[in-house]
Amino acid sequence: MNQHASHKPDYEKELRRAGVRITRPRKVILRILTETDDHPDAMEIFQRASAIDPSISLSTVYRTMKLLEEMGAIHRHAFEGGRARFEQADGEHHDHLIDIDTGDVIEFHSKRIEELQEEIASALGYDIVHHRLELYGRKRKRS
Amino acid sequence: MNQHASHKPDYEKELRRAGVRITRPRKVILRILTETDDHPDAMEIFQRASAIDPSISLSTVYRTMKLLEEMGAIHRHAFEGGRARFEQADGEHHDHLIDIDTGDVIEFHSKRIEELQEEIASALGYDIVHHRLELYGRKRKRS
DNA sequence: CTTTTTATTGCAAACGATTTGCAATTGCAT
DNA sequence: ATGCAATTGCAAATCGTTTGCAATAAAAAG
Repeated sequence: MNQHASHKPDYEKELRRAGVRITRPRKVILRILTETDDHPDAMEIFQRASAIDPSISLSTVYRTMKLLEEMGAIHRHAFEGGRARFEQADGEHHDHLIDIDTGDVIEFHSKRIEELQEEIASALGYDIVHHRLELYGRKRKRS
Repeated sequence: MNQHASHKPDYEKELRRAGVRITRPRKVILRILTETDDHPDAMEIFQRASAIDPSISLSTVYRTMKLLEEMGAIHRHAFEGGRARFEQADGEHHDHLIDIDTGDVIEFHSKRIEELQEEIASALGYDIVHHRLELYGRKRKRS
């Protein structure tokens, strides 16, 4: 249901091409990102990184996330509730269903909804630059 | 398509019923809200209020917005870009198209999209508690 | 492999939006 | 009018995130 056969992106190569240095902290953070398939926030990444190398600072996590975001390697999501959450930018576009009890994120995509969005914007005289569709829900109890 | 003939809500009556005092600052803020048909943020409300009564504080604006939100009289939206924006909660549910150049907000509603959202959540085993659909766009140039 | 250059780091302080503690004020019921 | 709890303004605190700066460490040069 969620094992994405995503050809794990070679962040290091991308970074090198972007002309930035492959430092120890960055290596650790990149490793965490490639090994992760949830949507961690900066603090979670920081904690996972600290477990590997306690000298890594939260600032560096933020700086690295910003860097990767600008390179287009990751996406930043401002779901409800404080912290921004990140995900690898490998796959195609999708929207999110957030479990309001656990914070779990499920990705989904609806071509039909996207079409309808386009129609609506168009009817209002607009071109969509980007959009945000988030469903906040609770796991159904009885089937 | 979107001209809401909103029967302007009597906030004062609602507040009184909720057992809170009708103070001078609150009167001013309520007046601003009823006279407004855009989606102002706290700072804008504060500035408009200051023009009427310079002694009103930003804290009071925030406190009043929170109060009204808890009463269900207004909705708070966390669109992109810092500040939360508010709108009267009179009409029926709608989503938003935000003009990324001007910040203008256009309300729209699509029964079809809502149905599709339900289908998706349902297929994933979830009940939707609430959702967020925001289109960020730019006014189309050539018709 | 040492030196040089310059990006990157950790830290603490700054940030912007919002909330809060507190003492002074004010609605409003008596 | 009187009394008291609700409300205010202010300043300080909060939370997530960003930033200035001096110290450090990649990678380039020799």
